[in-house]
Amino acid sequence: MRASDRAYAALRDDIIEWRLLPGTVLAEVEQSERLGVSRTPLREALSRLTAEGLTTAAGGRGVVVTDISLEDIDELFELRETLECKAAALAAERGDAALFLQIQKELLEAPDLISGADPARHDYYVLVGRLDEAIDAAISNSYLAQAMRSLRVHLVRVRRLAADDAARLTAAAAEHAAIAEAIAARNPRLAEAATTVHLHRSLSHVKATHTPH
Amino acid sequence: MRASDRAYAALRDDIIEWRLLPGTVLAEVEQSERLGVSRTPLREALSRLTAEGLTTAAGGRGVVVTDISLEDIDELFELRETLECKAAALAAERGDAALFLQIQKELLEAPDLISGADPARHDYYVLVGRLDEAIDAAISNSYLAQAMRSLRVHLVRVRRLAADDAARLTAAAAEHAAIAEAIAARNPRLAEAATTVHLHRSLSHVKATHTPH
DNA sequence: ACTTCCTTCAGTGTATACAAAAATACCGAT
DNA sequence: ATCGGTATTTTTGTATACACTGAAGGAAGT
Repeated sequence: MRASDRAYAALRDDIIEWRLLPGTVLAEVEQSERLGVSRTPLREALSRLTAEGLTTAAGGRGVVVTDISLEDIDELFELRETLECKAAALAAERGDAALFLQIQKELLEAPDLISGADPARHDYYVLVGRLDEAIDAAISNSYLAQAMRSLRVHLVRVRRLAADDAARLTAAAAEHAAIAEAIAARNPRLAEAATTVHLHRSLSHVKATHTPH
Repeated sequence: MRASDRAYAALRDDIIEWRLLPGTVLAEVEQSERLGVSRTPLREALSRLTAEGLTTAAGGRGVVVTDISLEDIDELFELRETLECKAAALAAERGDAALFLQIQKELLEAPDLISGADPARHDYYVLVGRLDEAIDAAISNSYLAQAMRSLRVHLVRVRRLAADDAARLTAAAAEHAAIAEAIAARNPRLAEAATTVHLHRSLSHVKATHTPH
């Protein structure tokens, strides 16, 4: 693995997991020493992060970790609704029904995963990730898929702000199952509606449990 | 201006204007000598281009100029319709009516610009660009605006494939005027519809006059 | 003649040295 | 005391040298 990839992955993780807080200046020498790589690959990592919007170039003063305000969350979900509703509708038109039926079945059993031993709910998030990937593949539109992927980076960051209690996760699993069901039923409008419902519930939950730092 | 910015702008222009054709491998030493910069800023430029999707990293063997197939154009317009329709609707809700009324007025006079002396129709494209910027500002959603900006790069590239005859440009100006009018009238659904119509006409024209290279 | 291995070379990935720009701190003047 | 200017210092921007990887071409053996 390239040094620039390691630096990118490490910084990205630190930002997403809120170990590097918004406003933190990422000085090149400092970070390159911390991560054990030279300045050259580190700069490439910072370039990629800036292109994704996780950091912002602060002219002459290095790059700083981008902030996410409450307005940002609203904007983020506005775009997310636009993209994911369209994606769900397209998936319903073009997707493989059997695959989504299978994912729906697993999602209906998700409460077992959530109440399980793992406090990080790793298996649950993997399952949700599989739904995302299935939709990405079904739409067969690389530009749309790319736009959604770049959004998800920011969304994972926001998710870390909310208290992911078991009750909310169980409800979210049911909402995801409804989306998968609608896609499997090849009903674009229903898939779109189910996505809208899910995203609004998610947004409400995030805003309700949002703990200002 | 930084050397990396110059290299980025030069390469981007060369790709958009089809002076660098799809499949061309951009070797670092070769391009750095051609553009008169060192390899370091050139690599940063290539990173940015790759992040935008204008080039693709071909593992270990430099980066190559990305191809745009007919399917890509369909996908591009599918995403474009999704984003710009939403943007038009939001602009109708949140925008400054007077500004869009002014732009509409100028667009109705656009035939004068199109039939003018400039074969590049510079003034016309500036005017259309002002409508885009006005919508970007009106939606007050930086994530959506960013997504549209990254799309426009690819769209300019596609536009160069089509024969921009005076007839089509005149019609397009009228369609743009209709969008501006709907936004000024604060009618989201009409703005969305006008955008849909415009994009479908654009796509038809591109596909009709597309000259395979 | 074909295949396989080795050599060589082109090209990227990384490190570091140097230059330029910007920010800060300090000093002087008003 | 505050404002302005200058000098210093820190940090980024650029160039270049070196290392490593992957590929292509040639030579030798079958």
